[in-house]
Amino acid sequence: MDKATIADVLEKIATLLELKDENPFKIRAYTNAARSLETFGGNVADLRDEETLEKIPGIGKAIAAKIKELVETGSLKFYEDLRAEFPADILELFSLPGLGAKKIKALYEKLQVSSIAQLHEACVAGRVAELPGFGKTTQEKLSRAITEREKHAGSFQLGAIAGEAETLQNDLRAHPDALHVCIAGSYRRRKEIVRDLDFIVATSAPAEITATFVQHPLVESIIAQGPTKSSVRLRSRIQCDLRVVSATEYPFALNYFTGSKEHNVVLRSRALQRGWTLNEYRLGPVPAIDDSKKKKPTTKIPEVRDEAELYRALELDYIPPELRENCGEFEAAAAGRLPRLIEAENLRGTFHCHTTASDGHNSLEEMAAAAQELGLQYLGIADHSRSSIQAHGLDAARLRTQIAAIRKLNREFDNFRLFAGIECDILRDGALDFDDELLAELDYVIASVHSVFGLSEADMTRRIIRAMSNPFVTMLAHPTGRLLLKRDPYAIDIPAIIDAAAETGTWIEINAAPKRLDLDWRWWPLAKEKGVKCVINPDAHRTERLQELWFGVGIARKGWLTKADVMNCLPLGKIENALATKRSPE
DNA sequence: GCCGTTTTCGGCCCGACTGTTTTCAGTCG
Repeated sequence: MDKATIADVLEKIATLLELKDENPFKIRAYTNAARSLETFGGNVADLRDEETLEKIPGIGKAIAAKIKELVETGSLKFYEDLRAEFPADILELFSLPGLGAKKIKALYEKLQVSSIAQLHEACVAGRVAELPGFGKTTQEKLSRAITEREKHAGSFQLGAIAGEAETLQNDLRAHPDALHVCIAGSYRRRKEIVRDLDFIVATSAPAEITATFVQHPLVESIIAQGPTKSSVRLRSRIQCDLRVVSATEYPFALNYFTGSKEHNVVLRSRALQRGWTLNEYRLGPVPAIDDSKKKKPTTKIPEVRDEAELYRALELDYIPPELRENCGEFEAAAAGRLPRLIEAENLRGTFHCHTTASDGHNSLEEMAAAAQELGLQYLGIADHSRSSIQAHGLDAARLRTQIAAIRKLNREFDNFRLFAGIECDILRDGALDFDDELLAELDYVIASVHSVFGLSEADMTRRIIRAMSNPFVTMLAHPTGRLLLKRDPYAIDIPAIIDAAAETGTWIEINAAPKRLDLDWRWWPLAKEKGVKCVINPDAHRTERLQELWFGVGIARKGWLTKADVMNCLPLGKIENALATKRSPE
C-alpha cells in the first residue's frame, strides 16, 4: 500500500463525514492529514510506526492509529463502516460543480439519487427542480455539467495551458486601465496539474477590464460575470477566473488567490496572533466582539504595498510562490533559512534531447543552433538505444557514427559544445542496452526504463538500482515513468532510489516535458538532504521543445532546489569534470 | 480530529456569486 492510496482513503473519509454532516473541523482534519501524508518524504514502512506518524504535522493520535491499521491489515474498519452507510457511487457526485454535501444528501434522501447516471435521469424527468432548495436553473446547470464532464476531465497539464495563459496575461497587461496583472493560483505555484487559471488585475476601471476579459478571442463561453469576479471557459476548456481589485488591494488579492489554501490558513492564523485579520483585500483589525475574553491585543497595522511587505509584516522572509504549499516554508521563512531558489537564467546547458537519428524531428546541427539561441553553452545529445525499436533506437554502429559526427561538429563551435551521450534502455533485469566498452566512448550516459512497466515494486527498484550502479551511468531519467493524467507511475521505491543515487553519485533528472515533470517536486527535499544532484532536461524531440526547460525550473524551485543543486547550472569549463567524476573517481 | 510564544480546552480563514429565497444557504476557491 502506498502513500497515495492511504491519502485517498483519508480524503474519502472526509467526504463521507461531510455527507453525515459531521463537525466541519473534524472533516478538515482528515483532509489536512491526507495532504500532509502526500508530501511526507519518508518511507511507507515508517507508517507502521505511530510515533513517526504523529510527528507528521496534521496527524495526531486518532489518525495515526487509523493509518497504522490500514498499512498493517490492508483495510480500515472505521472506513469500511462509513462506506457501508452510503451507496458506492455516491462520491462521484462531488465531482460535479455546484454539488456539495448538503445537496447530495438531499438528492439521496429525497430522490434516492446516488450516482451521476441516476442524477442525469432525475434531471431529465424534472424531479430535481421540485426539491426544496433546488430549482429549474439548478437542474439545467447540473444537466449541462454532466454532459460537460463527459467531454473533459477538468484537469490540465501546466504545459498544455501555459500558452493560452501567457497570451491572455499579455493582452490584459496591454490594456491601458490595467495597473497590475498576474496569474495567481496553482499556475503561479507551478503545480504540474492545474484545474483553473486565476487572473488578478489591479485597476480603477473594473468594468472595462471585465469586458476585455470576457470578450477575449480565447474565451469560449462565459460562466459567470459580476462586478469583481468573472469566470469564463477558454478554448482549451480550462476555466479561467478574473478578479478585479484596486491597487491597494492588489498585493492581498494576489497573495490570497496564489494560495495554496493550506498556506493561506497559516498566514491568516499568523495575522490573528498579531491581532489582525487578513483577507483578500487588506490587513485589518480584528472586529470587536462582545465576548471580552476573545479580545486580542491589537498592534499598529503595518502598511503593505506588495507581497514582500505582507510577509515582512508577519515576520517572515518573502516566500516564493512555488514554496507556498505549507510544507515547511513558514518555519524556514521565520528563521531566515529559505533557500535562494534556482532561476531559469542559471542554466548553462542541458543533456537529454533527441535528433532524427532516433525519434527526434531535427538534426544535430539544428538542435545545436537552437540551444545556442537560448544562450546555452552546451547541449547533450541522447538518442534512444537499440532496444527502443519503436523510437528507432541506435545500434552500436549508428551510435559510433553519431559520436564521430558530434566530435567533428564541435570543431566548428566557439564557446559552445555538444556532448555525445545516449538514452540507454534499462533492460528487464537491470542490465544496460550497450556494453561498457561502447558506453566508455561517450561523454555521458542517461539510463531510463521504457519497457516492462509491470514489475513488482521490489523488482523494479532492484532493476533500476542495478543500472545506477554501473559507473558509466551519469544520470537516471524520468524515474517513475509517469505520464501526467494518462499513465500512473510504475511501482517503485523512490526513497531507495534516492539512497542509491546518493551512494553511486548518479544524478537524477527532472524531466521538464510537461507530460512528465518527473522526478516529482515532492521528492526533491529528501533527495537534496541526501546529497543527490539534480539535472534538468527537456527530453526535447524538436528544437522548440528545448524551451520546456522553463517548466523544469519551476519544478526544481518547487522542490526547494538552488543553483548549486542542479548540475547543468555549471558552466562549460566545469561540467566536463563533473561528467567524468563517476566513471573515474579520483 | 488537531493543536499550543495566551491555550490540554476551545479554537479552527473568509468573502463572492448563484439561485432560491423575501433574508439566506450552499458552494467554491
